[in-house]
Amino acid sequence: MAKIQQQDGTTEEKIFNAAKKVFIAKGMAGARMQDIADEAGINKALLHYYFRNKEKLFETIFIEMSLRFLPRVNSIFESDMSLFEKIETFCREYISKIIENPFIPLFILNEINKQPETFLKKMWGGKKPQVAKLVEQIESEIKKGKIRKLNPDHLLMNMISMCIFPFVGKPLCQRILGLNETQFRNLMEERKKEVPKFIIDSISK
Amino acid sequence: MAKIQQQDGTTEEKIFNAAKKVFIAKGMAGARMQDIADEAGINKALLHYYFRNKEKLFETIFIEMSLRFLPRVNSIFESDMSLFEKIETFCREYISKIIENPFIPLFILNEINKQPETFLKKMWGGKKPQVAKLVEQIESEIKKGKIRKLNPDHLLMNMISMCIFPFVGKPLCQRILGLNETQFRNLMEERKKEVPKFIIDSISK
DNA sequence: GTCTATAACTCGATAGAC
DNA sequence: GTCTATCGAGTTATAGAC
Repeated sequence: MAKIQQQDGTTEEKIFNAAKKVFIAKGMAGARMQDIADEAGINKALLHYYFRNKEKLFETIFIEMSLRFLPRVNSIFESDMSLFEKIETFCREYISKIIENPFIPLFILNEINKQPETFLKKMWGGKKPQVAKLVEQIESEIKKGKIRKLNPDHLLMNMISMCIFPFVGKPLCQRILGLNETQFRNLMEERKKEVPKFIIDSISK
Repeated sequence: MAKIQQQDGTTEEKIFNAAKKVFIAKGMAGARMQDIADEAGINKALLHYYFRNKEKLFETIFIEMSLRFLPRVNSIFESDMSLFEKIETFCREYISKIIENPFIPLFILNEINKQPETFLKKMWGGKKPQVAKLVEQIESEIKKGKIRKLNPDHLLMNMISMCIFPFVGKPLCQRILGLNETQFRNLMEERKKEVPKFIIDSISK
């Protein structure tokens, strides 16, 4: 049952990729060093040679994943695009990224919840997403009468929720809506355009 | 650091409540029988006396939580309310329920993802939420020209996402939006009305 | 760098006194 | 029913040969 994968690349890369896979599937507590060694097709002792212990290995993986899921967000939110362009760009790019890595959001959210103080500092290297400019932009559009009055916090929360949740709750969504893998995948592709449309239809006057 | 709580009720209830707390905080794999015993203020051996082993104890907790989060959904979706009433009722009741138990959704989603086959059958006692009637209703409203054309799957997904995600991603949302506990709590209260409004504004013609 | 063997330790589970 | 003591399996981590 356990697939032993002989991967390409250096031993360190093999370990890294194997660890990523196993940690995502089982979480920090559920993952076993033996599982990771098997997945990488190497010996358990080598894990300790390259990464001193389980915690260090996990931290390396966790930080890499966090970084991969954020930098682009800031560049969108702080750019000179119009509000609607930002909404469209964010949804399209973020959903695309998650389609490629569908299990990372739940993994990150879960580990953050178990170690809030530790991880919130580590991820993003201490920087957090800059939403101030986007919030100003929303308030400005409201004053200009382009969009209806609403709390920017709700707008942001709604956007993030609709982009991320279907993946975090994938098994549940599939079961409730009766979708097989292909149907789910197609629906997620559609959401790149459907979610921004849904938002803009709601806030436009 | 470890709070030993002397709870009220029978020993079985003490164990049940302690286990709920510890499993929610650490998950099945991360929880220790010793943690649960400490939390309940009793001895480890007693856990095995009342619940045969860790797995049985976990299953009991998991099923109880799943059941608490679903039955009312069916009764809303299958009722004779209008579409807009159903949307308003679902959001209001579901968000209220999660405010009272903010950590349960992440707990359930996480364990389902680690054991999809096992748990999807157990929760809801084999029954799944009945959305057929709601979907028909949406399609009917589209034909009547009351709401704009859209895929009912997206509408349902959006609604569920906006109700659940802010809690699943609470630490993240708080950090991004810069909210303390009180502010977060107030925002969630607002969402009981804001989310249905956001949806209805989007789909109304 | 990579392996085998094993030490050191954690944790679920049981035995048996009260 | 509840406790103390302990076993035994499974895991992380290390020692040491190659």
